[in-house]
Amino acid sequence: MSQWSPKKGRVIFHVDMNSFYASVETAYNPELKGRPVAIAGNPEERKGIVVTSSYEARAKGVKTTMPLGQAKKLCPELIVLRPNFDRYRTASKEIFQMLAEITPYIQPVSIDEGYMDITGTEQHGSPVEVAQNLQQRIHDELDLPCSIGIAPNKFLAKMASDMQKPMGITILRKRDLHEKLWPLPIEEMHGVGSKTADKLRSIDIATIGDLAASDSYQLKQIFGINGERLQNKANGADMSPVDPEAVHEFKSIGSSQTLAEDTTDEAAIRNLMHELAENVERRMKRKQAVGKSVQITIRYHDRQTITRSQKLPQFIEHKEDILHVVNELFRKHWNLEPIRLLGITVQDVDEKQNIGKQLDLFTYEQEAENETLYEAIDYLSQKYGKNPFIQMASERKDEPRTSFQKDFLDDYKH
DNA sequence: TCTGGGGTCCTAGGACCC
DNA sequence: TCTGGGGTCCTAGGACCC
Repeated sequence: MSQWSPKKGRVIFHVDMNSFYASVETAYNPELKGRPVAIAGNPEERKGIVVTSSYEARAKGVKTTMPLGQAKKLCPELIVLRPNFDRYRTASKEIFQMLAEITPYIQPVSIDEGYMDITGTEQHGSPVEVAQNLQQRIHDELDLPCSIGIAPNKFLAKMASDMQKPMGITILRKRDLHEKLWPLPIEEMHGVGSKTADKLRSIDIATIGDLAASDSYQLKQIFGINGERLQNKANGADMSPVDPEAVHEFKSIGSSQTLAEDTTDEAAIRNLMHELAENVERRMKRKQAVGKSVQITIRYHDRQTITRSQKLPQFIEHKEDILHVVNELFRKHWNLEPIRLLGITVQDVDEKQNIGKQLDLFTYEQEAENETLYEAIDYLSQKYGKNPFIQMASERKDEPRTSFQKDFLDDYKH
């Protein structure tokens, strides 16, 4: 819930940590200060791509998602570190706690950025003063740099925080759009990726200003609802609220991994599937979540990637149930080609407390079978009266499943 | 030393129902 | 007697973001 003040409008912050992982590492080890640092996975495991790099590394041309080999060529003195996610999570928590001291209207969007609606917090000072104090405090207490965008809505605040890095504070008002937003190349707009940028350029939209002024009918024809939304944003219009609940409303939990080598080895595949299912189970448990759909991802040696999913009749939460569906899907859809990456995602996720009745798949199947059994008994009793067979089934229906009941059920189902 | 891993949202076609 | 139009659900893929 964001506050709504029709007269004065809102004041929204976007707080964006600068090269977060690299900055956290530097805060831990001040010797890294002023040196080119990159965070990357292990190349031996084919994870050697740059996740984040310090500004010194960026100055040499190092970029996020760049293969490590290429990065080292551009910057031979590059210091490469493996990610320490626990450190980043800890730092993130402390940062968001500082934000929470200013307002409860905070929407985290990732580990290193978030929105704040500071409308009506005048007791802390003017928006710029609030931003300065916050930035200073994060710097003094955690030794971490951030940029803050100040604007009347989330989109403009996001664009503003990008305008001065590192340690910038940028105000973007509606009246500033023509000089600060509209001259920017279209690919710098949040929500426009490379595909959309290419398409827009092909119809002579090269800047955010071009998009703002373009023919909305044509835009809708080509891009559908997204065209409309992008144009509204280009014009500085974005009504979406700062939603503190959004972070709890996750819809899927997944785990995927690239193998050290492409493989067709079923034992290796099974091992990885177990590991992934365990990951997913652990994280679902931590979030007290259950899910109703399971998806597998298979990336083949040529990077061709398929996803296959199965909706379930009931919520599941345990690794055994996840694996059961995963194995089924995998068996049906693997084309026997060498595999590069495997992934498992549980979808249609909800928090346990929101679910009335919690049954896992196993329990559900058992209950469904019992239902059928009772139905069969009732039906046959009505039809044939007190036949001794039926009598026996009826008397024993609450006992643990017996082979007698199994046969009986098979008969009934034909 | 070619290209990780975690997500969200939208689209489009087919099945199915009325 | 040869064939409408919505609406919803499910599945697969793609674009985008950090």
